[in-house]
Amino acid sequence: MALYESGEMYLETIYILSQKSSSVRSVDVGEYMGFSKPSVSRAVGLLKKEGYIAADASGYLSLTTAGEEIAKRIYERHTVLTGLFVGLGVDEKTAAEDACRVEHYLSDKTFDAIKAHIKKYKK
Amino acid sequence: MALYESGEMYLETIYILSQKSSSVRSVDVGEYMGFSKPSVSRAVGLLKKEGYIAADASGYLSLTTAGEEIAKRIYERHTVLTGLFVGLGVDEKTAAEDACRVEHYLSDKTFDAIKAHIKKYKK
DNA sequence: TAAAATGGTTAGCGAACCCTAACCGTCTAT
DNA sequence: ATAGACGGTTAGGGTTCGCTAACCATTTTA
Repeated sequence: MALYESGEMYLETIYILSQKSSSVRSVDVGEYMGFSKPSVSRAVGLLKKEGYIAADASGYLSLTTAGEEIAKRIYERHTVLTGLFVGLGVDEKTAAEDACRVEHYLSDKTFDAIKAHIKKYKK
Repeated sequence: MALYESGEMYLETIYILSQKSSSVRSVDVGEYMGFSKPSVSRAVGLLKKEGYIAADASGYLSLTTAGEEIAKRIYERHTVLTGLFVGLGVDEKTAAEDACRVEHYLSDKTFDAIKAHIKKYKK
């Protein structure tokens, strides 16, 4: 039941889209991520089967508790890391791109340490 | 000619092993990385074809200029990031593991910014 | 010298995850 | 009412990069 970078990205995307549109479909996810319909279809199917996503009869997607937990976790990493990099002088675009890749590979320990450091450093 | 995480790891490993043993073979690389012989054989073959690795008649591996450049780049990231994480209070093992994954995904811009930050922060 | 260990390769497989082409319903708009 | 557009799925393909099984050649060893 382990989740890979790809799966985490899908959950994060659904989370982000849910905050603006309230109705999120597979097409929306695909458009946001730049992936084809079949790719999204497959990924959403898997995430559904694994219990991270639910879909109503009309095909509107929502995150389950488990899915939202992961999405939030990744999204927090994304925002914190992007902020950190921008704070260090990196341009917004590069910072976001780097955060987007790195966010999946940091352990909780290290991420927490980074957060603590930022907090201390900001004072 | 783009290099993926896997290829970078092989180059980094050869670089590290070259610093202690002077004679590095595919088996050594495989043992160090925990990969099977065929996996290493395939990877080394590709990296040779792409001009990152050279091998003499006896099968001893060495990095070409291009290969060493990449290996050094990744290795520097590895040491700097590990040091950074340890400095933030993360245990050595976790720090190294995280660095090992993240090192491939940071842009030069961001990595340079991190280095500059460490330098300033240390004072 | 014959048997075994060592280093490397080939062949074939599997998982993750992207793609295009083509199809199937269901809405919508003329 | 019929032709499209739209959302989604199926079928099939391709890349990266691991693995095992089996083989070959060379070196070591008993």
